[in-house]
Amino acid sequence: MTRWEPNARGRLELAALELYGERGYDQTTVAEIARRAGLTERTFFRYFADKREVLFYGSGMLQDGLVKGIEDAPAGLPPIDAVGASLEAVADSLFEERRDRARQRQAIVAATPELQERELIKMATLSAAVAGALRRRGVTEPGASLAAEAGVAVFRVAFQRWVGQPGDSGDASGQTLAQLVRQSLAELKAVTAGN
Amino acid sequence: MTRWEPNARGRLELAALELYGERGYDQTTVAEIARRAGLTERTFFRYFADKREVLFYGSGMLQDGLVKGIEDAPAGLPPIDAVGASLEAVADSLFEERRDRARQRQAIVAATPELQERELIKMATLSAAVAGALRRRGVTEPGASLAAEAGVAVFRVAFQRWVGQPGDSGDASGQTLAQLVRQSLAELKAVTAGN
DNA sequence: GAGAGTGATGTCAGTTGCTGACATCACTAG
DNA sequence: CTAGTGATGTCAGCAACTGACATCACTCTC
Repeated sequence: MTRWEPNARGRLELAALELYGERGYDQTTVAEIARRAGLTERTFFRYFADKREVLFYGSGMLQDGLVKGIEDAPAGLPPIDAVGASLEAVADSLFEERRDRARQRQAIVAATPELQERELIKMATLSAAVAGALRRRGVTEPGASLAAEAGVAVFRVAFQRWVGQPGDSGDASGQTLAQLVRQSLAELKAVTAGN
Repeated sequence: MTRWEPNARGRLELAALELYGERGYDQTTVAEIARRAGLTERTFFRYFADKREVLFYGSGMLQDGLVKGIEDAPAGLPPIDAVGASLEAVADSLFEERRDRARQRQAIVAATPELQERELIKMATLSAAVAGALRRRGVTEPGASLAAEAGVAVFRVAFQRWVGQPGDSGDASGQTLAQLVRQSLAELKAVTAGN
């Protein structure tokens, strides 16, 4: 047995997602989120630096997963394909089972400029981390940064398509995010190779 | 004669720039900015939506100037050159006389994540506005968005070089921002044309 | 198994960003 | 001269966030 209800962070994330969805980000108070999670406002701020971060904890995991995936990629793989392989891996391990949550989150962010700001800086950070991982494999600049930015762009496009697809949670219809990533990367290659 | 000291907005901008520079963004209070400008906190929030915006009023003028410049560009000019011409125009009219302020501002933003978030979304907005102006000239997607993003990237690179150059306010040393824009655009062309 | 940690949580008080409602002031138009 | 107008001030209040300290439930040690 645990001392308190387990997974306080997860409960806060869920409560925030629900409330932001129900009344909107601005109309939701941190105290309300905490109350719904059975905790206090003070505890919320122990887990998340601010009211926005509660929607971005996952992006830290995405970054970690991506970087590890690049480190583990076969040595000979061209940079963009190392990124592609890593993207497919995180697509399966971090996203596939959570399309509904991803959709909810997407809608909330799209409706709130304050959250879009945060999303932009997270993407920039992500891109920088990927570039760093590539450099550690010996890729030189500006190739590392370009491959990183392209990879992140591919992921964003694929993600958009993925959440835009019809289909409920248990539904197996449509394509997986990993498939869409592969496909989007192929399209990028076609466009850029076309000269 | 004016009823009050003129240029309240400008005084607030200057006071904020000074205080953010002296003690840092976080350690500066809006009330302090207002007091230094000879106004009240309430008046600050009538001119600027929040504590960050006081550093970004200029970016609205940049956007307006850029869009107008694109609209006025000769009809036959290729998209990227229309953007380039407009960039050079705003470089002269909006920036050249203010290198010291630009440098100060740059240092403050670089030191403050909260302000970097805002900068990112301003750049994204700027890019979207430029793409819109290009579309109004008949440029189709995805060419309009690509030219817009490339143009904004060129400007950012040129701006970085410009503020990084030695030289004080009255100093004529170094290159003008417009020259650096032209040069950076040429480099972009060289890189992308190289195939 | 009593007592000393220990880490997660709660409580409380305080600062600051930001807003709405209303008052005031200095000038302008008629 | 008076009414109107737009910029500013005053005041009260909410909500985001923080530091300091208390508490609680469990664990480890002797």
